Amino acid sequence: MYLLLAAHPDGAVIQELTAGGLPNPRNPEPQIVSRTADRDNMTHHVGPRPDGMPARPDTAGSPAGANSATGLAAAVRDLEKRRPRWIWHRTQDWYPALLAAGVELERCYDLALCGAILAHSEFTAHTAYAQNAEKLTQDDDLQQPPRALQPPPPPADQGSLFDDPGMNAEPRHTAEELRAEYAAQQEAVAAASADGNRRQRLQLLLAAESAGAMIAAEMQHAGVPWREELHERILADYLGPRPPAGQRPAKLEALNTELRRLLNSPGLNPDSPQELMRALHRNGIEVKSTRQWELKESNHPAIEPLLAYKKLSRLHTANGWTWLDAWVRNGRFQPEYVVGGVVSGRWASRGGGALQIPRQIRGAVHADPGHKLIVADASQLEPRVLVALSQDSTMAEAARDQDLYAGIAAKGFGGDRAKAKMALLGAMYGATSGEAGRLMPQLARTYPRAVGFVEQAARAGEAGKTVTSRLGRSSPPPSEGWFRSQQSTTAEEQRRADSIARSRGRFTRNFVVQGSAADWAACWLAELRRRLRAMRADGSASAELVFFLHDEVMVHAPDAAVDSCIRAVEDAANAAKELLFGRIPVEFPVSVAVVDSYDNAK
DNA sequence: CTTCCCAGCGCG
DNA sequence: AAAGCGCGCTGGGAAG
Repeated sequence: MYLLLAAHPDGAVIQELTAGGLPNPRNPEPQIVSRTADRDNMTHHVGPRPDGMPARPDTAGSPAGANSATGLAAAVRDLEKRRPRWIWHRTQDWYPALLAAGVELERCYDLALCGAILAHSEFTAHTAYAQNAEKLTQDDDLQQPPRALQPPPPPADQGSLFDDPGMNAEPRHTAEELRAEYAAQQEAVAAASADGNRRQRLQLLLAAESAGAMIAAEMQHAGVPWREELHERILADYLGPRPPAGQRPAKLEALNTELRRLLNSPGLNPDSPQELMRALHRNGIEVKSTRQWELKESNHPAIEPLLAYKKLSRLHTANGWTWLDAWVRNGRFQPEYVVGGVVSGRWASRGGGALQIPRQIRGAVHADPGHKLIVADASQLEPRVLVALSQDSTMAEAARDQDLYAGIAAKGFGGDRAKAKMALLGAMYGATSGEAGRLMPQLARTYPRAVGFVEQAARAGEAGKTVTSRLGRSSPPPSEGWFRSQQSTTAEEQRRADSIARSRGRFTRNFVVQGSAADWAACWLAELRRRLRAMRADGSASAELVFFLHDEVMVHAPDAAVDSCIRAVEDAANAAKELLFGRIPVEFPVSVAVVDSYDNAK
């Protein structure tokens, strides 16, 4: 069953559709849900909840009891019993407020995210949908999803269900427009060639992307368990007591004093690269930049305190007290995830640097009493994906080892694991010089298919073509300017053009691997969510996904549910492999750590 | 004053 | 030893 949910001047409209996107003839009348009912019942509670439970920001808008919700949340909750697929413009516009009202949904179809995939996928490049989208993007000179499906996002964590964009004016898209958009997308998918299961793969990608959008909203709603007092203890250990706003903490100030003395620069501000560079030069330290690795070359006595200063300064500015105040509330860090934020299919994030939590402060990520953190990561995911993509049977044999690099090293590198790793990473990133560059011929001799696969992707990119991930996400085409830059006349221009072309080759070379790894991770996540939902539904456990980082997931689970969660994580990884590649002799092992504290994982 | 870019460093 | 992919965030500093 397919239910379209769209904004309407009076609130929202819900319409039942067929699989192809037509109004269901048995139930053709759209249902209009007034917003007045909701306004009355969706008042915001800030501070302690009436039932005495501590308030969490994400539940601030929820009615006191699950059954008292009226209006849209109630209507959606009721219709969810029929297990529909909800079709909406953007998950971010609807789902956070539904979650805040206590309504969890099973599945959706995100028109904006799916439209962006279909507009660029090579699998649908021949369809009217993609060609129209192509024209639109060229007209706008912007990479936009088709049919102008791109209003600015509302703040995700505030406002009621009806405070979405355009509520003061007319809704941005009518139900009819969204229905037509859905029908057009379905038509494009249907036109994808059945050859090599392309259509099924694309369908899988769209489902996984939409599931990802729901998971992102659910993880933001749940938040990462974060113990503020542990974070503060870590900060105090490294930096000293919390300083007044705008001042350096004691340990940074001490290092600064020492630096000024050692560099004979009384007024030095080491946070300014320019000032620092001048001070270093005055003291005969001839560096071209102030980067760590270059500073390490020198053995001047000021280098050690300088590196220590940089390390601590980074902690203070990026994840210090200010960060804690801004991003952690009531024991949860609730960042916003941006699904589809990276061209390769990886997620990005907004606010708080959620995907860059430094190891130093991971000790603050701590399970609630009676709970554990289950931290799982897909070991050596990208090289394993390369093996599966290229069907290099020699490398597949090597990859049967739990440690893929050791397996590769055993054949072709005389057992030298470090060399094998360097060579393989170099192949996926396009290393040309240094040790990695020198190892390429050696790798290609033993594993010609794997190396050939990424080489071919690089050649395509250099020629201005697009490349495509396993499930059908394609790299963006080069800009008009790129092609113009390739038509050079002078020798100097030619060199420049070649360098630009090679740079794009490195991008497309990496895209096929990173993008297919992202495909795998999206399926892993969606399969894991399905299993965790089933466990919640049958009452066996209340485990929640709380964090996702490219090839790593974190589940917050009651002690009693740990074993079944581990099984769910592993089963989901296997399911993801088979969904992408079928039954192939390549393992995708996950390493699982069960910990109280994130810093004890790996 | 605001806006933008850079250098540097965190993560995968 | 320091090249070769994808991101976000910060403070400094220049430009508007």
